[in-house]
Amino acid sequence: MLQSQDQSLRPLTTAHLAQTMSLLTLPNQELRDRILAELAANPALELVEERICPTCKRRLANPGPCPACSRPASDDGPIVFLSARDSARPARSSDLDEAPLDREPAAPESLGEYVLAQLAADLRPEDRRLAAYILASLDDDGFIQDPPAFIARATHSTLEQVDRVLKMIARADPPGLATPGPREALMAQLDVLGSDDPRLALARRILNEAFAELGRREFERIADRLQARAEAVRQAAEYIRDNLNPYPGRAFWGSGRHPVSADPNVYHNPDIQITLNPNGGPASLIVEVFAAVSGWLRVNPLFRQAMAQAGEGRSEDWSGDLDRASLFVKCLQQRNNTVRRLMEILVAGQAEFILRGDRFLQPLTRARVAAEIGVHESTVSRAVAHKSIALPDGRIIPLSKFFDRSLSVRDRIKEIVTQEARPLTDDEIVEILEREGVQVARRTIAKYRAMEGILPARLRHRKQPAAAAPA
DNA sequence: CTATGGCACGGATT
DNA sequence: AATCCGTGCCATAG
Repeated sequence: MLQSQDQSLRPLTTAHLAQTMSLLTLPNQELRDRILAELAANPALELVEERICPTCKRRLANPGPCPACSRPASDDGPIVFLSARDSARPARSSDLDEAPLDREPAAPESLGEYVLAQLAADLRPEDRRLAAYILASLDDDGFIQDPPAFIARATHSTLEQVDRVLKMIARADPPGLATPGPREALMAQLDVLGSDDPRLALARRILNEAFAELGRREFERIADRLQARAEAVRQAAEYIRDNLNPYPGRAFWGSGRHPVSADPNVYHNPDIQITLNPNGGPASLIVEVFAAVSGWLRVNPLFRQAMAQAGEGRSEDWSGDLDRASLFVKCLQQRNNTVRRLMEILVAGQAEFILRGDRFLQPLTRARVAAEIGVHESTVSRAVAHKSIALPDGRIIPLSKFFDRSLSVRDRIKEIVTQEARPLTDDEIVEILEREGVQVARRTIAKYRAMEGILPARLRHRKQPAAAAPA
Protein backbone atom coordinates (compact mmCIF):
# COMPACT_ATOMS: atom_id res chain seq x y z
CA MET A 1 0.00 0.00 0.00
CA LEU A 2 2.55 2.53 1.07
CA GLN A 3 5.34 3.07 -1.33
CA SER A 4 6.90 6.10 0.20
CA GLN A 5 10.03 5.95 -1.90
CA ASP A 6 8.28 6.31 -5.17
CA GLN A 7 6.57 9.50 -4.35
CA SER A 8 9.45 11.78 -5.13
CA LEU A 9 9.27 10.99 -8.80
CA ARG A 10 6.29 10.98 -10.97
CA PRO A 11 6.37 7.58 -12.47
CA LEU A 12 2.77 8.03 -13.26
CA THR A 13 3.09 7.18 -16.88
CA THR A 14 3.65 3.50 -16.39
CA ALA A 15 1.33 3.25 -13.43
CA HIS A 16 -1.19 5.27 -15.32
CA LEU A 17 -0.98 2.98 -18.27
CA ALA A 18 -1.19 -0.15 -16.20
CA GLN A 19 -4.20 1.01 -14.28
CA THR A 20 -5.98 2.30 -17.33
CA MET A 21 -5.54 -1.06 -18.93
CA SER A 22 -6.85 -2.92 -15.95
CA LEU A 23 -9.84 -0.63 -15.66
CA LEU A 24 -10.54 -0.88 -19.34
CA THR A 25 -11.08 -4.60 -19.12
CA LEU A 26 -13.63 -4.35 -16.33
CA PRO A 27 -17.33 -4.46 -17.06
CA ASN A 28 -19.48 -1.95 -15.30
CA GLN A 29 -20.58 -4.35 -12.61
CA GLU A 30 -17.05 -4.86 -11.44
CA LEU A 31 -15.88 -1.37 -12.13
CA ARG A 32 -18.57 -0.22 -9.81
CA ASP A 33 -17.18 -2.29 -6.96
CA ARG A 34 -13.74 -1.09 -7.79
CA ILE A 35 -14.79 2.54 -7.67
CA LEU A 36 -16.64 2.12 -4.42
CA ALA A 37 -13.62 0.45 -2.88
CA GLU A 38 -11.41 3.27 -4.03
CA LEU A 39 -13.85 5.82 -2.70
CA ALA A 40 -13.90 4.17 0.67
CA ALA A 41 -10.14 3.89 0.85
CA ASN A 42 -9.21 7.31 -0.40
CA PRO A 43 -10.50 10.49 1.24
CA ALA A 44 -9.20 12.60 -1.62
CA LEU A 45 -11.72 11.07 -3.98
CA GLU A 46 -15.17 12.49 -4.21
CA LEU A 47 -18.34 11.30 -5.86
CA VAL A 48 -20.23 14.30 -7.13
CA GLU A 49 -23.92 13.95 -7.47
CA GLU A 50 -25.30 13.19 -10.87
CA ARG A 51 -27.19 15.68 -12.91
CA ILE A 52 -30.29 15.11 -14.89
CA CYS A 53 -30.81 16.72 -18.23
CA PRO A 54 -33.86 18.95 -17.90
CA THR A 55 -35.14 18.26 -21.38
CA CYS A 56 -34.53 14.62 -22.12
CA LYS A 57 -34.49 13.38 -18.52
CA ARG A 58 -31.34 11.44 -18.98
CA ARG A 59 -28.89 11.08 -16.17
CA LEU A 60 -25.57 12.57 -17.06
CA ALA A 61 -22.32 11.20 -15.79
CA ASN A 62 -20.13 14.12 -16.67
CA PRO A 63 -20.15 17.84 -16.17
CA GLY A 64 -21.15 19.87 -19.19
CA PRO A 65 -24.27 20.10 -21.31
CA CYS A 66 -26.33 17.07 -22.18
CA PRO A 67 -24.90 15.71 -25.41
CA ALA A 68 -28.14 14.10 -26.46
CA CYS A 69 -30.00 17.38 -26.39
CA SER A 70 -27.36 19.94 -27.22
CA ARG A 71 -26.99 18.52 -30.71
CA PRO A 72 -29.16 20.15 -33.30
CA ALA A 73 -32.06 17.91 -34.23
CA SER A 74 -31.10 18.07 -37.87
CA ASP A 75 -27.89 16.20 -37.22
CA ASP A 76 -28.56 12.62 -38.20
CA GLY A 77 -25.24 11.23 -37.13
CA PRO A 78 -25.03 8.88 -34.21
CA ILE A 79 -24.73 10.48 -30.81
CA VAL A 80 -22.37 8.82 -28.42
CA PHE A 81 -22.10 9.96 -24.87
CA LEU A 82 -21.66 8.97 -21.29
CA SER A 83 -24.70 8.57 -19.21
CA ALA A 84 -25.07 7.59 -15.60
CA ARG A 85 -25.63 3.92 -15.20
CA ASP A 86 -29.21 2.92 -15.21
CA SER A 87 -29.30 -0.15 -17.28
CA ALA A 88 -31.94 -0.97 -19.81
CA ARG A 89 -34.68 0.99 -18.20
CA PRO A 90 -35.65 4.19 -19.96
CA ALA A 91 -35.86 7.22 -17.71
CA ARG A 92 -39.26 7.57 -16.16
CA SER A 93 -40.71 10.79 -14.95
CA SER A 94 -41.54 9.27 -11.61
CA ASP A 95 -37.84 8.81 -10.93
CA LEU A 96 -37.20 12.47 -11.17
CA ASP A 97 -39.62 13.35 -8.45
CA GLU A 98 -37.95 10.95 -6.11
CA ALA A 99 -34.65 12.56 -6.89
CA PRO A 100 -32.53 11.35 -3.97
CA LEU A 101 -31.77 7.94 -5.35
CA ASP A 102 -28.89 5.74 -4.51
CA ARG A 103 -26.44 8.27 -3.31
CA GLU A 104 -24.76 5.60 -1.25
CA PRO A 105 -25.33 2.82 -3.68
CA ALA A 106 -23.48 0.02 -1.95
CA ALA A 107 -25.90 -1.37 0.59
CA PRO A 108 -27.78 -4.41 -0.70
CA GLU A 109 -30.94 -3.17 1.02
CA SER A 110 -31.10 -0.33 -1.41
CA LEU A 111 -32.09 -2.76 -4.11
CA GLY A 112 -35.44 -2.77 -2.40
CA GLU A 113 -35.51 0.99 -2.21
CA TYR A 114 -34.54 1.21 -5.80
CA VAL A 115 -37.43 -0.96 -6.86
CA LEU A 116 -39.83 0.72 -4.51
CA ALA A 117 -38.97 4.09 -6.00
CA GLN A 118 -39.91 2.81 -9.43
CA LEU A 119 -43.21 1.46 -8.27
CA ALA A 120 -44.10 4.47 -6.19
CA ALA A 121 -46.18 6.07 -8.90
CA ASP A 122 -48.16 2.98 -9.86
CA LEU A 123 -48.62 1.57 -6.42
CA ARG A 124 -51.90 1.96 -4.62
CA PRO A 125 -51.38 3.53 -1.23
CA GLU A 126 -52.71 0.48 0.57
CA ASP A 127 -50.24 -1.74 -1.25
CA ARG A 128 -47.19 0.23 -0.37
CA ARG A 129 -46.53 -1.45 2.92
CA LEU A 130 -47.04 -4.82 1.33
CA ALA A 131 -44.51 -4.04 -1.40
CA ALA A 132 -41.99 -2.91 1.17
CA TYR A 133 -42.51 -6.11 3.14
CA ILE A 134 -41.98 -8.27 0.08
CA LEU A 135 -38.90 -6.42 -1.04
CA ALA A 136 -37.43 -6.74 2.41
CA SER A 137 -37.99 -10.49 2.39
CA LEU A 138 -36.05 -11.12 -0.81
CA ASP A 139 -32.97 -13.23 -0.47
CA ASP A 140 -29.64 -12.43 -2.08
CA ASP A 141 -30.70 -13.95 -5.35
CA GLY A 142 -33.81 -11.81 -5.51
CA PHE A 143 -36.19 -14.67 -4.76
CA ILE A 144 -39.08 -14.74 -2.36
CA GLN A 145 -39.06 -17.83 -0.17
CA ASP A 146 -42.41 -17.51 1.49
CA PRO A 147 -45.53 -18.61 -0.34
CA PRO A 148 -48.04 -15.88 -1.17
CA ALA A 149 -50.49 -17.13 1.43
CA PHE A 150 -47.90 -16.69 4.11
CA ILE A 151 -47.21 -13.15 3.00
CA ALA A 152 -50.88 -12.37 2.91
CA ARG A 153 -51.28 -13.54 6.46
CA ALA A 154 -48.23 -11.69 7.70
CA THR A 155 -49.30 -8.42 6.19
CA HIS A 156 -53.05 -8.74 6.64
CA SER A 157 -53.55 -8.55 2.91
CA THR A 158 -55.62 -10.52 0.50
CA LEU A 159 -54.11 -13.05 -1.83
CA GLU A 160 -55.15 -10.91 -4.76
CA GLN A 161 -53.22 -8.00 -3.41
CA VAL A 162 -50.14 -10.11 -2.87
CA ASP A 163 -50.28 -11.53 -6.36
CA ARG A 164 -50.73 -8.14 -7.89
CA VAL A 165 -47.81 -6.63 -6.06
CA LEU A 166 -45.59 -9.62 -6.75
CA LYS A 167 -46.31 -9.21 -10.43
CA MET A 168 -45.51 -5.53 -10.33
CA ILE A 169 -42.20 -6.16 -8.65
CA ALA A 170 -41.33 -8.89 -11.10
CA ARG A 171 -41.82 -6.44 -13.94
CA ALA A 172 -39.75 -3.67 -12.39
CA ASP A 173 -36.21 -2.95 -13.30
CA PRO A 174 -34.10 -5.87 -12.42
CA PRO A 175 -36.86 -7.98 -13.96
CA GLY A 176 -37.81 -11.24 -12.34
CA LEU A 177 -37.45 -10.19 -8.72
CA ALA A 178 -39.76 -11.58 -6.10
CA THR A 179 -40.29 -14.85 -7.91
CA PRO A 180 -39.93 -18.18 -6.13
CA GLY A 181 -37.00 -19.44 -8.17
CA PRO A 182 -34.86 -19.23 -11.29
CA ARG A 183 -37.47 -20.69 -13.55
CA GLU A 184 -40.14 -18.18 -12.64
CA ALA A 185 -37.61 -15.37 -12.72
CA LEU A 186 -36.66 -16.26 -16.28
CA MET A 187 -40.28 -16.47 -17.35
CA ALA A 188 -41.03 -13.09 -15.85
CA GLN A 189 -38.09 -11.64 -17.73
CA LEU A 190 -39.37 -13.11 -20.96
CA ASP A 191 -42.66 -11.33 -20.42
CA VAL A 192 -40.95 -8.04 -19.81
CA LEU A 193 -38.67 -8.35 -22.80
CA GLY A 194 -41.49 -9.28 -25.11
CA SER A 195 -39.44 -8.52 -28.16
CA ASP A 196 -40.26 -10.14 -31.46
CA ASP A 197 -37.28 -12.41 -31.40
CA PRO A 198 -38.34 -15.66 -33.08
CA ARG A 199 -36.61 -17.71 -30.39
CA LEU A 200 -38.83 -16.28 -27.74
CA ALA A 201 -41.82 -18.56 -28.07
CA LEU A 202 -39.76 -21.69 -27.89
CA ALA A 203 -37.77 -20.30 -25.00
CA ARG A 204 -40.98 -19.89 -23.09
CA ARG A 205 -42.04 -23.45 -23.78
CA ILE A 206 -38.69 -24.77 -22.69
CA LEU A 207 -38.93 -22.95 -19.40
CA ASN A 208 -42.43 -24.28 -18.93
CA GLU A 209 -41.93 -27.86 -19.85
CA ALA A 210 -38.26 -28.75 -19.69
CA PHE A 211 -36.50 -26.52 -17.24
CA ALA A 212 -34.47 -29.23 -15.54
CA GLU A 213 -33.21 -30.48 -18.89
CA LEU A 214 -32.23 -26.97 -19.86
CA GLY A 215 -30.00 -26.76 -16.82
CA ARG A 216 -28.28 -29.96 -17.90
CA ARG A 217 -28.04 -28.73 -21.47
CA GLU A 218 -29.82 -31.80 -22.79
CA PHE A 219 -30.94 -30.08 -25.93
CA GLU A 220 -31.73 -33.19 -27.90
CA ARG A 221 -34.00 -34.52 -25.20
CA ILE A 222 -35.79 -31.19 -25.00
CA ALA A 223 -36.22 -31.13 -28.75
CA ASP A 224 -37.77 -34.58 -28.57
CA ARG A 225 -40.22 -33.70 -25.89
CA LEU A 226 -41.30 -30.41 -27.44
CA GLN A 227 -41.36 -31.74 -30.97
CA ALA A 228 -38.93 -29.08 -32.04
CA ARG A 229 -35.65 -29.07 -33.86
CA ALA A 230 -32.54 -29.46 -31.76
CA GLU A 231 -31.09 -26.48 -33.53
CA ALA A 232 -34.01 -24.30 -32.55
CA VAL A 233 -33.77 -25.50 -28.97
CA ARG A 234 -30.11 -24.67 -28.92
CA GLN A 235 -30.82 -21.19 -30.18
CA ALA A 236 -33.57 -20.64 -27.67
CA ALA A 237 -31.20 -21.71 -24.93
CA GLU A 238 -28.65 -19.31 -26.27
CA TYR A 239 -31.22 -16.56 -26.17
CA ILE A 240 -32.00 -17.36 -22.57
CA ARG A 241 -28.36 -17.38 -21.64
CA ASP A 242 -27.60 -14.11 -23.40
CA ASN A 243 -30.61 -12.09 -22.45
CA LEU A 244 -31.98 -13.41 -19.20
CA ASN A 245 -30.66 -13.84 -15.73
CA PRO A 246 -31.81 -16.63 -13.47
CA TYR A 247 -30.69 -14.74 -10.38
CA PRO A 248 -32.22 -11.30 -10.74
CA GLY A 249 -30.96 -10.09 -7.39
CA ARG A 250 -27.35 -10.78 -8.22
CA ALA A 251 -26.82 -9.30 -11.62
CA PHE A 252 -27.98 -5.95 -10.51
CA TRP A 253 -25.79 -5.38 -7.55
CA GLY A 254 -22.72 -7.00 -8.90
CA SER A 255 -21.68 -10.55 -8.42
CA GLY A 256 -18.43 -9.70 -6.74
CA ARG A 257 -18.96 -11.23 -3.36
CA HIS A 258 -21.28 -14.06 -4.18
CA PRO A 259 -19.59 -17.27 -5.17
CA VAL A 260 -21.28 -16.59 -8.49
CA SER A 261 -22.43 -20.17 -8.88
CA ALA A 262 -20.52 -21.71 -11.75
CA ASP A 263 -23.66 -21.10 -13.74
CA PRO A 264 -22.74 -19.54 -17.07
CA ASN A 265 -26.32 -18.41 -17.46
CA VAL A 266 -25.73 -15.05 -15.92
CA TYR A 267 -26.04 -11.99 -17.97
CA HIS A 268 -24.68 -8.64 -17.00
CA ASN A 269 -26.71 -5.56 -17.24
CA PRO A 270 -25.52 -3.87 -20.36
CA ASP A 271 -22.54 -1.57 -20.16
CA ILE A 272 -23.71 0.28 -23.21
CA GLN A 273 -27.11 0.89 -24.71
CA ILE A 274 -28.15 1.87 -28.17
CA THR A 275 -31.57 3.34 -28.80
CA LEU A 276 -33.22 4.95 -31.77
CA ASN A 277 -33.16 8.69 -31.78
CA PRO A 278 -36.78 9.76 -32.02
CA ASN A 279 -35.76 13.23 -33.15
CA GLY A 280 -33.33 12.18 -35.82
CA GLY A 281 -33.55 10.39 -39.09
CA PRO A 282 -34.29 6.69 -39.40
CA ALA A 283 -30.64 5.76 -39.01
CA SER A 284 -29.96 8.10 -36.15
CA LEU A 285 -28.93 6.29 -33.03
CA ILE A 286 -28.30 7.31 -29.47
CA VAL A 287 -25.50 5.45 -27.79
CA GLU A 288 -25.24 5.66 -24.06
CA VAL A 289 -22.09 4.45 -22.43
CA PHE A 290 -23.21 3.81 -18.92
CA ALA A 291 -21.02 5.03 -16.14
CA ALA A 292 -20.45 2.49 -13.43
CA VAL A 293 -21.81 4.70 -10.67
CA SER A 294 -24.33 7.48 -10.58
CA GLY A 295 -22.64 10.83 -10.55
CA TRP A 296 -19.08 11.55 -11.45
CA LEU A 297 -15.76 11.22 -9.73
CA ARG A 298 -13.27 13.95 -9.08
CA VAL A 299 -10.52 14.86 -6.70
CA ASN A 300 -12.09 16.59 -3.77
CA PRO A 301 -11.13 20.26 -4.10
CA LEU A 302 -11.53 20.79 -0.40
CA PHE A 303 -9.07 18.05 0.27
CA ARG A 304 -6.58 19.63 -2.05
CA GLN A 305 -7.06 22.98 -0.41
CA ALA A 306 -6.75 21.54 3.05
CA MET A 307 -3.55 19.88 2.12
CA ALA A 308 -2.08 23.11 0.84
CA GLN A 309 -2.89 24.78 4.12
CA ALA A 310 -1.69 22.02 6.37
CA GLY A 311 1.88 22.06 7.54
CA GLU A 312 4.48 19.89 5.91
CA GLY A 313 4.22 17.37 8.70
CA ARG A 314 1.10 15.83 7.37
CA SER A 315 1.35 16.52 3.73
CA GLU A 316 3.28 13.42 2.73
CA ASP A 317 0.56 11.16 3.98
CA TRP A 318 -1.99 13.07 2.10
CA SER A 319 -0.16 13.66 -1.09
CA GLY A 320 -0.13 9.92 -1.57
CA ASP A 321 -3.88 9.90 -1.44
CA LEU A 322 -4.03 12.89 -3.69
CA ASP A 323 -1.86 11.30 -6.31
CA ARG A 324 -3.76 8.09 -6.22
CA ALA A 325 -7.03 9.93 -6.48
CA SER A 326 -6.05 12.01 -9.46
CA LEU A 327 -4.51 9.02 -11.11
CA PHE A 328 -7.67 7.04 -10.61
CA VAL A 329 -9.81 9.80 -12.03
CA LYS A 330 -7.57 10.16 -15.03
CA CYS A 331 -7.65 6.48 -15.70
CA LEU A 332 -11.37 6.43 -15.49
CA GLN A 333 -11.63 9.30 -17.91
CA GLN A 334 -9.31 7.54 -20.24
CA ARG A 335 -11.38 4.39 -20.04
CA ASN A 336 -14.53 6.29 -20.82
CA ASN A 337 -12.89 8.10 -23.62
CA THR A 338 -11.63 4.95 -25.23
CA VAL A 339 -14.96 3.22 -24.99
CA ARG A 340 -16.72 6.27 -26.34
CA ARG A 341 -14.47 6.52 -29.36
CA LEU A 342 -14.77 2.81 -29.92
CA MET A 343 -18.53 3.12 -29.97
CA GLU A 344 -18.42 6.00 -32.38
CA ILE A 345 -16.63 3.83 -34.85
CA LEU A 346 -18.80 0.80 -34.25
CA VAL A 347 -22.03 2.71 -34.64
CA ALA A 348 -20.83 4.48 -37.73
CA GLY A 349 -19.60 1.29 -39.38
CA GLN A 350 -22.14 -1.23 -38.14
CA ALA A 351 -25.40 0.66 -38.18
CA GLU A 352 -26.90 -1.93 -40.48
CA PHE A 353 -25.99 -4.71 -38.10
CA ILE A 354 -27.47 -2.86 -35.15
CA LEU A 355 -30.68 -2.10 -36.93
CA ARG A 356 -31.22 -5.11 -39.12
CA GLY A 357 -29.54 -8.06 -37.52
CA ASP A 358 -26.64 -10.47 -37.64
CA ARG A 359 -26.58 -10.80 -41.37
CA PHE A 360 -25.40 -7.26 -41.84
CA LEU A 361 -22.37 -7.37 -39.65
CA GLN A 362 -19.44 -6.06 -41.61
CA PRO A 363 -16.10 -7.78 -41.24
CA LEU A 364 -14.14 -5.68 -38.81
CA THR A 365 -10.97 -6.36 -36.89
CA ARG A 366 -9.84 -4.86 -33.65
CA ALA A 367 -6.60 -3.95 -35.32
CA ARG A 368 -8.40 -1.73 -37.80
CA VAL A 369 -10.31 0.05 -35.10
CA ALA A 370 -7.10 0.49 -33.15
CA ALA A 371 -5.44 2.13 -36.10
CA GLU A 372 -8.41 4.38 -36.59
CA ILE A 373 -8.47 5.76 -33.10
CA GLY A 374 -4.74 5.63 -32.67
CA VAL A 375 -4.26 3.17 -29.85
CA HIS A 376 -2.62 -0.19 -29.56
CA GLU A 377 -4.74 -3.06 -30.69
CA SER A 378 -4.56 -4.72 -27.32
CA THR A 379 -6.22 -1.61 -25.94
CA VAL A 380 -9.16 -2.11 -28.21
CA SER A 381 -9.15 -5.73 -27.26
CA ARG A 382 -9.49 -4.81 -23.61
CA ALA A 383 -12.10 -2.20 -24.30
CA VAL A 384 -14.23 -4.78 -26.04
CA ALA A 385 -13.71 -7.61 -23.58
CA HIS A 386 -16.28 -8.47 -20.94
CA LYS A 387 -18.73 -5.80 -22.00
CA SER A 388 -22.30 -6.17 -23.10
CA ILE A 389 -24.46 -3.91 -25.12
CA ALA A 390 -28.22 -3.50 -25.43
CA LEU A 391 -29.49 -3.06 -28.97
CA PRO A 392 -32.55 -1.03 -29.94
CA ASP A 393 -34.60 -4.21 -30.32
CA GLY A 394 -33.87 -5.25 -26.76
CA ARG A 395 -31.30 -7.92 -27.41
CA ILE A 396 -28.34 -7.84 -25.10
CA ILE A 397 -25.20 -9.14 -26.72
CA PRO A 398 -21.53 -9.18 -25.86
CA LEU A 399 -19.66 -6.31 -27.43
CA SER A 400 -17.23 -8.77 -28.94
CA LYS A 401 -19.98 -9.90 -31.29
CA PHE A 402 -19.22 -6.80 -33.32
CA PHE A 403 -15.93 -8.43 -34.23
CA ASP A 404 -17.20 -11.92 -34.90
CA ARG A 405 -16.01 -12.63 -38.40
CA SER A 406 -18.26 -15.60 -38.84
CA LEU A 407 -21.53 -14.13 -37.61
CA SER A 408 -23.02 -12.90 -40.84
CA VAL A 409 -22.04 -16.04 -42.70
CA ARG A 410 -23.48 -18.27 -40.00
CA ASP A 411 -26.69 -16.31 -40.14
CA ARG A 412 -26.83 -16.68 -43.89
CA ILE A 413 -26.20 -20.41 -43.62
CA LYS A 414 -29.07 -20.78 -41.22
CA GLU A 415 -31.31 -19.09 -43.73
CA ILE A 416 -30.08 -21.12 -46.64
CA VAL A 417 -30.73 -24.33 -44.78
CA THR A 418 -34.22 -23.40 -43.68
CA GLN A 419 -35.10 -22.43 -47.22
CA GLU A 420 -33.47 -25.29 -49.00
CA ALA A 421 -35.72 -27.53 -51.08
CA ARG A 422 -33.50 -30.55 -50.71
CA PRO A 423 -30.66 -30.96 -48.23
CA LEU A 424 -27.67 -29.04 -49.53
CA THR A 425 -24.18 -30.32 -48.98
CA ASP A 426 -21.49 -28.15 -47.52
CA ASP A 427 -19.88 -27.80 -50.92
CA GLU A 428 -23.11 -26.55 -52.42
CA ILE A 429 -23.47 -24.02 -49.67
CA VAL A 430 -19.97 -22.85 -50.41
CA GLU A 431 -21.03 -22.24 -53.98
CA ILE A 432 -24.10 -20.30 -53.02
CA LEU A 433 -22.06 -18.07 -50.79
CA GLU A 434 -19.45 -17.75 -53.48
CA ARG A 435 -22.07 -16.37 -55.83
CA GLU A 436 -23.00 -13.87 -53.16
CA GLY A 437 -19.44 -12.72 -52.96
CA VAL A 438 -18.59 -14.47 -49.73
CA GLN A 439 -15.58 -16.69 -49.83
CA VAL A 440 -15.36 -19.43 -47.25
CA ALA A 441 -13.80 -22.85 -47.19
CA ARG A 442 -15.90 -25.93 -47.29
CA ARG A 443 -14.42 -27.07 -44.03
CA THR A 444 -15.54 -23.86 -42.43
CA ILE A 445 -19.14 -24.40 -43.44
CA ALA A 446 -19.01 -27.68 -41.61
CA LYS A 447 -17.76 -25.95 -38.49
CA TYR A 448 -20.44 -23.28 -38.68
CA ARG A 449 -23.10 -25.87 -39.13
CA ALA A 450 -21.89 -27.57 -36.00
CA MET A 451 -21.92 -24.26 -34.14
CA GLU A 452 -25.50 -23.68 -35.14
CA GLY A 453 -26.52 -27.19 -34.35
CA ILE A 454 -27.46 -27.96 -37.95
CA LEU A 455 -27.21 -31.58 -38.92
CA PRO A 456 -25.17 -32.67 -41.95
CA ALA A 457 -27.07 -32.84 -45.22
CA ARG A 458 -27.39 -36.60 -45.08
CA LEU A 459 -29.20 -36.52 -41.77
CA ARG A 460 -31.50 -33.62 -42.29
CA HIS A 461 -34.25 -34.98 -44.43
CA ARG A 462 -37.19 -32.84 -45.35
CA LYS A 463 -39.02 -30.10 -43.60
CA GLN A 464 -37.91 -28.34 -40.47
CA PRO A 465 -40.88 -28.13 -38.08
CA ALA A 466 -41.35 -31.54 -36.47
CA ALA A 467 -38.89 -34.02 -37.85
CA ALA A 468 -37.79 -35.99 -34.84
CA ALA A 469 -40.84 -37.83 -33.58
CA PRO A 470 -41.15 -41.39 -34.96
CA ALA A 471 -39.34 -44.22 -33.24
C1' DC B 1 -16.48 -42.06 -54.81
C1' DT B 2 -18.58 -38.29 -52.00
C1' DA B 3 -19.62 -35.77 -47.79
C1' DT B 4 -17.90 -35.11 -43.17
C1' DG B 5 -15.30 -34.92 -39.01
C1' DG B 6 -10.39 -34.96 -36.84
C1' DC B 7 -5.88 -32.96 -36.49
C1' DA B 8 -2.55 -29.49 -37.20
C1' DC B 9 -0.64 -25.05 -39.04
C1' DG B 10 -0.59 -19.91 -39.33
C1' DG B 11 -2.55 -15.65 -38.43
C1' DA B 12 -5.39 -12.94 -35.23
C1' DT B 13 -6.69 -12.08 -30.36
C1' DT B 14 -5.84 -11.54 -25.54
C1' DA C 1 3.63 -15.87 -24.76
C1' DA C 2 -0.70 -18.51 -24.67
C1' DT C 3 -5.02 -19.22 -26.97
C1' DC C 4 -8.62 -19.09 -30.44
C1' DC C 5 -10.32 -19.49 -35.18
C1' DG C 6 -10.37 -20.40 -40.22
C1' DT C 7 -8.39 -23.71 -43.38
C1' DG C 8 -6.07 -27.48 -45.68
C1' DC C 9 -5.09 -32.38 -45.67
C1' DC C 10 -6.40 -37.03 -44.65
C1' DA C 11 -9.03 -40.90 -42.88
C1' DT C 12 -13.53 -42.76 -42.58
C1' DA C 13 -18.59 -43.62 -42.98
C1' DG C 14 -22.08 -44.34 -46.24
